[in-house]
Amino acid sequence: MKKNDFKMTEQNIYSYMSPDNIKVEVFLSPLLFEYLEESSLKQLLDASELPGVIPPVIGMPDIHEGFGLPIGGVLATDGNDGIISAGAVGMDINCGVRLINTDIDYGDIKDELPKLLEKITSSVSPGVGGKTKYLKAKSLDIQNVLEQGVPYLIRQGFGNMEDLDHIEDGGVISEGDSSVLSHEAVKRAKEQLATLGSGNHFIEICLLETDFNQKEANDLGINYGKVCFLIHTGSRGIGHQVCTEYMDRMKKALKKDRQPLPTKGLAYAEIKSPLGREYFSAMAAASNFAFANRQLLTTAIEEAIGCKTNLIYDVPHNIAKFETIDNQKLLVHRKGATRAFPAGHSALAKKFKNTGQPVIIPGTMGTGSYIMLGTENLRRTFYSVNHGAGRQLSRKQAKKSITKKQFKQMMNGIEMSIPGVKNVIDEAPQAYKDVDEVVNTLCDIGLTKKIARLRPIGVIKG
DNA sequence: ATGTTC
Repeated sequence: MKKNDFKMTEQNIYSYMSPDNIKVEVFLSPLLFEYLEESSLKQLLDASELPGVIPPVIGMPDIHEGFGLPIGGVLATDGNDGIISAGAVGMDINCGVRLINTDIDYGDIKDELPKLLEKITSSVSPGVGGKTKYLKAKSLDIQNVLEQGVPYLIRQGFGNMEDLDHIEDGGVISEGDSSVLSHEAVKRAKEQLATLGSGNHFIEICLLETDFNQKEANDLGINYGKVCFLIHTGSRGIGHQVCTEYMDRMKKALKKDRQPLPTKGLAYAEIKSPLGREYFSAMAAASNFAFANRQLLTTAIEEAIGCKTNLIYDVPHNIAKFETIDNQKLLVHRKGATRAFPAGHSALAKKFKNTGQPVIIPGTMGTGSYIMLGTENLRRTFYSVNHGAGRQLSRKQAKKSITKKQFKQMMNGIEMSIPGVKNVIDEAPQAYKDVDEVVNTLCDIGLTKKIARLRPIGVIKG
């Protein structure tokens, strides 16, 4: 397979039929296709060869090379007799984004912004290996967090019951089982609750601006002109631990059964097998940790700003879930891809039945992010959209080619709480694709529509 | 993404 074997068959859709007759579809504008590396397409093709795949295997507009499945990859398998792959979910299980609104005007916090960022930073432990500093989180029972997710936290006073309608899956995946987790996995969870992490994780303070569709924005509770917070983090060490352990076990089990071995990142188990079910329980527990983590960062922010916030929505973008389409039970692996159920979808909470679920697409810390809604046309992507802008430079390339001066220019006027410019230069806006080009790829073909744009005014990075 | 080399 060569990159040019992918042909544009419809506007912004490039297709390829694999030798096994599994269709691979990548959603890209011609410009994004031009810049795409062939290795990502090869990874989609490798995934198409797994048993029980329900086509098409999909690449999103923010696709880039990952480990096993590319970031921006969607892989659906038969939910009864298919397979599950730890690597196709990824290391940071239930990495996701949450948007919270406030009634605060920019003018009211403008002068205090540096102090405010410092205050939040001190309670959310940014950085690799960050351990819990948010004192209230230390008294929580980790087993309950892993098995009961956000509903448990709400019973402990972190948020209110209404929040549950504003979190995908109500903030808990019921199959979460802490008893299958290794001692190491539980230990890392216990030490890292309510921490931000590193890499592309962040807390941003933004202004909600640009009126695309006032009525739908109102229906979603979006306050134009007001200050909001965007939280991007996941399951931290426990997700990493679970993925590493089960990828290894899946690989060994395949070898023992003399099954053809894909790359390690695509090692899999049958969903029905004890190992497949065990991984799902472990993945669900790590997911519950991640939902809880974002809930706790929310209350930590509320305490720093001294007022309550309003949760708009919380979306995972690294997760595998059982979903039914046309009466067919599927397991949809989304790795760097966001679920986007449109208006009328039966799985939505009542308050989002008429609008569809809000979809949060972070762009870059210098340029901005989008709130979107999906349309029924998303059926062809198993109701999935991109999860961000997507990298255009690897971390290594970014560190080599972007200067401090260029970075500071892009971040002009945006307050930062960071561990030094050189430590976050691989997260510079220039390291990412143009978020407008990426977002427009699905908008232009009627799969999504824009509701609001978020302009960053402050950022916390680990 | 990640106690960034079990």
